[in-house]
Amino acid sequence: MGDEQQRPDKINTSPDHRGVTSADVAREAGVARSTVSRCLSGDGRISEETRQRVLETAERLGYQINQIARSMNRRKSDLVGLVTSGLQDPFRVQFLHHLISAIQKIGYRPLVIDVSEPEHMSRSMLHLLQYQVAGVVVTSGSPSPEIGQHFIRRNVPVVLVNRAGLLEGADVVNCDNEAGGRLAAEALLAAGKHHLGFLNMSGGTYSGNARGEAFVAAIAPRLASGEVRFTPLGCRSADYDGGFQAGLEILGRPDAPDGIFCGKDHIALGLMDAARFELGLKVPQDLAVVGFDDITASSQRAYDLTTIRQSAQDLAELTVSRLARFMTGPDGRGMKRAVLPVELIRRTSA
Amino acid sequence: MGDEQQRPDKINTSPDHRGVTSADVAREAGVARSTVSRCLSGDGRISEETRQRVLETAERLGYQINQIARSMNRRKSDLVGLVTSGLQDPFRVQFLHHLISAIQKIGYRPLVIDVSEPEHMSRSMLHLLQYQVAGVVVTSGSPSPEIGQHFIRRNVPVVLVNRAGLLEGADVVNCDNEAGGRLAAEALLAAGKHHLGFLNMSGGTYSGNARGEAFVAAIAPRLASGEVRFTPLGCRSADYDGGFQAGLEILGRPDAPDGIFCGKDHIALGLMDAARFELGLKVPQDLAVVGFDDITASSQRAYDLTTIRQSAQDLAELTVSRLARFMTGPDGRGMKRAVLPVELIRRTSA
DNA sequence: TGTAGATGCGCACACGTGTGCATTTGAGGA
DNA sequence: TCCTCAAATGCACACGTGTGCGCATCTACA
Repeated sequence: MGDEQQRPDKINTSPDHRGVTSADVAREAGVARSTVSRCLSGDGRISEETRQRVLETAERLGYQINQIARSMNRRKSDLVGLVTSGLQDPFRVQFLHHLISAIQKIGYRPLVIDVSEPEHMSRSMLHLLQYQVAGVVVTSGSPSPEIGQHFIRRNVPVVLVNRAGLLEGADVVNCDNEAGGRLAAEALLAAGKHHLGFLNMSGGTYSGNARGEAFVAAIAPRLASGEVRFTPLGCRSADYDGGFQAGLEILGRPDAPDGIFCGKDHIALGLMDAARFELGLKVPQDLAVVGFDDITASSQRAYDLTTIRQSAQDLAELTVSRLARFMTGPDGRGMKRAVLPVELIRRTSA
Repeated sequence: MGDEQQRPDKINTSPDHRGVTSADVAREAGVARSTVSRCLSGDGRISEETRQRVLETAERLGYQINQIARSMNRRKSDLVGLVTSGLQDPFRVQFLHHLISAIQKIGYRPLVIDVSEPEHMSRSMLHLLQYQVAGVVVTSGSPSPEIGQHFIRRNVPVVLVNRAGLLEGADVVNCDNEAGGRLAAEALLAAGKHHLGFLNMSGGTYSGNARGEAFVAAIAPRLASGEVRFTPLGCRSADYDGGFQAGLEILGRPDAPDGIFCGKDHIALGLMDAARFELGLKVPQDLAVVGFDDITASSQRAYDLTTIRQSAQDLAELTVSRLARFMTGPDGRGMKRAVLPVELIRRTSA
């Protein structure tokens, strides 16, 4: 007869808390379960008539594919791990927002891991492997080489964003810190300032250091000629409070800089507020300030900060395109470096 | 002999891109795979000697459990869906940050879904079901009752945060909008203002409307006595630009309010900047402003906004505790309503 | 020594999907 | 009518884990 293919022990009649499976659809449409699978995935040779009937049946029963089971079979899920921390950094949040959109757009789902404590970094990244992730984006922290090996062995692509990029086998996407530092220098020099400073978190991050070094390199000729002076500056945290505190200390000194480049916009905002409201300085007359990132607050009327813009959206799309190259295509990987252009946004703070 | 339990066809010797499975651990430790499973999950009666040997072997091989397979078996993953949108709203980001931490802390993982287009809401929420999520938190949009039924049927708990809470079977966690509206009214009245306004996005959200209504109710006695006046105000978007534009229009009129309560802090910041920098008004002398949320920017020196604080961390922990009640315990659910207290933060804008 | 109970462990099935291979069906030609 | 070829579809296994049930081993006691 041929209509006894399905064992009748799992009819799934009562509307209990199980989902509708492809077997239910198959039985209802009078075909084999494998035919349902082929209809949905699109490959295989199925007659148009059968395909229509199956799709209609699936729709009618409200069939939702079980991604867990599919991932099990494929030995690869459609999750992309996002390793991040410090959602207090508004640029990172903006980037994350676009990253999530971009990942969804190519049919994957973001699995966010927050690693606020650096010592949990390795453990958290290994956790991602437990979910058979298709790829990983690291926006915070520095994965150890040992961890990198695990991902290489499992053939899972990793993209580092605005990181040093020492990890073997991982792609790197950076904004153009060098151009940014140079543009900042030009802006401050054009404003006629002669005592420059670079303010960033003490110890510093990879990005911050790169920006500072490029800044110094750009003013080197004028330094050599004695035309301008340079003072390296430090703050305790890379946020508003860090900038504010640093401003109180630095700007209170008799011989304070009159033009400061900050490693991040938020630092610059704190610095500006300390200068204007606590020390009575005028911006940009007494103090010119340049930031980096162009977060939304920088364009607000109360700040109107001159800054180096890196587009969070472009950065996200670049990141995802790098990732997609490995996830969808054949395997292969490669320490490729992509650089995102930056742009000077002229406002009134410099 | 008894040492032929394992079919030798899947030895997994070469370090290819497969992970180490529990079968590998079992073979290496000389026990059955089920014994490994019992050792790791902790239940079952295993001799201390065997347990030690298995755990040590697992560690040595670098065994990582396959969560996909485990979820498959349990018919439930340890993912928690977070339905959100608009990561431009800083309070929501802050909340999300604490939410992710809290979810990780109880051993689950966040699966973030961004629903920027409301028309995709239903589809996106159904997508979550494909991942056998253990629970869902909705921080944006309003799920249709029909969608709610799907989750009830699948016995997946849903928590709505700062939403109307019309969804059958879903828990609701709100901040105390009523108390917030009342406190804002008291602050503006105490500042000696007589022409009050409530500024929020036109059309409004559930939370915004609740705040506005409570505000009006609180000033009702003075309205009745003619002591104060009230004007409802609207802006195009619930952000800085919306507040800024609305400020230009409203405050330019001859008979403008002198005390305005804003539905969100960001609106208040835009309003303040329009008043101070475009219209030359003094805050709080000419215009007193009160916001809602206490985002980090509000405490910055350039704004120093008087506002109603809702703790993002408390809200997140309350949300997760509600969720955990259903995820870990026996099933059962119930339209419970939790309210988070708010607090007036007095600064210089009112 | 025989029996009962307790303890430790292995067998085998289930979970829902994808896919290689075999089988069936239909059309067309000799 | 029989054979061939191709298209369509069903069978059965694999993926890695959890767990009910039964078997083996051991101890205690008559």
